[in-house]
Amino acid sequence: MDAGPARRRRPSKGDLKERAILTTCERLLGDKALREIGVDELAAGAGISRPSFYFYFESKTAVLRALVERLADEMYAEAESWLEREDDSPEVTVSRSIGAAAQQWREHGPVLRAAVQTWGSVPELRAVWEDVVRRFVEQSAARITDERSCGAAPPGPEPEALAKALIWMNERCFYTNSLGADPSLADAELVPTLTAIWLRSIYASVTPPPAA
Amino acid sequence: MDAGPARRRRPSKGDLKERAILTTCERLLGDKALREIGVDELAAGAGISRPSFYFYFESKTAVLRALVERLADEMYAEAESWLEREDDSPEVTVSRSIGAAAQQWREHGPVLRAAVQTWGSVPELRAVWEDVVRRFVEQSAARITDERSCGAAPPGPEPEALAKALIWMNERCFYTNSLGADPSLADAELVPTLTAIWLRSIYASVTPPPAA
DNA sequence: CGGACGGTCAACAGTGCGTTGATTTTTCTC
DNA sequence: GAGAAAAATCAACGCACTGTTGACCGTCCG
Repeated sequence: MDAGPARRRRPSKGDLKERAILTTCERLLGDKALREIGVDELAAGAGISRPSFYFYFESKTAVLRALVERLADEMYAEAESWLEREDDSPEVTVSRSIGAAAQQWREHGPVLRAAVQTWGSVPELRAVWEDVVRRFVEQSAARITDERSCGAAPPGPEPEALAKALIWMNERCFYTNSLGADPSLADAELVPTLTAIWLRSIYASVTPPPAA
Repeated sequence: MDAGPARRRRPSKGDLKERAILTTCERLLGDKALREIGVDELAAGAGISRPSFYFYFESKTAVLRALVERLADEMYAEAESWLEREDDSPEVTVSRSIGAAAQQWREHGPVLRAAVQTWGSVPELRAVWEDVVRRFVEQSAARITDERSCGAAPPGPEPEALAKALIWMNERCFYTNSLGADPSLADAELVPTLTAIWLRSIYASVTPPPAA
């Protein structure tokens, strides 16, 4: 729990055990929170004993970190696509980006849920997650700035500030939806509602009510 | 941890010890997360031994629940004021409500932070926090519906859905701000930015950029 | 005075984490 | 394919923290 120095040297052959631990963790996260998962379960799932687990990972939060870092790469790649195509309308671009995020949450809900539950109180995870969020914020802020300077979007709050609020809104809404929290957006209204808020916040225009 | 039945009978005289536990917990939450606080610290802070702690509370999460429930009452009272006065402009009403929430977070940051960190993975807290959020959502949704039916606000996403997203956005932005997360809204931009997003999302009108 | 009840704690039992050190298995080299 | 170095494994241990048991003390009331 003390963000210690590097663990033992990295193996290269028997790291399919490492994979086994990761996939076991991902599977178990579908059922319960990280705090309810024991190191022994992770070890058992990978067919090794508890002490052997520590040969591969420092702790169970290190396992989650590895899982999240792997996902982060996927997410960045996915998000690139909203900066690339500048030919589409704002409605399509925003809607598609948010839809892509929704897709990630659908595919990797358990891991993302665990990440969100953990980053606030575990420094190791916090750095990773803040990094993920920061990239999305920077991307969005840059886009907003562009849209304003070319006249497509009217002035408003600082692009950076606006982007921070909107990205955190998405994080929270995807999380609560994935968790099945009681006040949470249903699957059908998730993307349309978030899209509408983004569009109105950035472009301050009344958009056609998203079709059901 | 198993949401057991009622604890020992409630005392009425020496419940200033109970208070002592609560205030100790609140104080310690200023320094560290709940998971890093031991029952022994809570007991020591109240001048009793560890087993005695269990005379007053089932667990340390029960302490947090008590703390949050007490706060919830304050927050409801505070929030009433945005439904009562219908004479002010939307700008003033929304801004004042969000400012009131910001005030709560300034005064009770540690407890609210702990609540947000905990509710997602601890059923006991989850019910309490979902209740708090639900009330805010219902209030906001009702208000949006009113504003639309009297023509002050144009049509848009389902009022309920819109309110959910906006309330969760606030929760997350106040939390990240209070935590000092890296991508987070600074104190000065917190209320103005959130206000701008609420106004644009509900009224779809360009509002004067909030003064710096 | 006696016992009922609010309040207290020493001692115990359990669980889960992370480490040590000796041991087995793999791998690489000659 | 012998033999040393590195990779991988685990029994046994110590520790930190949680929650419980059962006996104990005061005091208020009949």
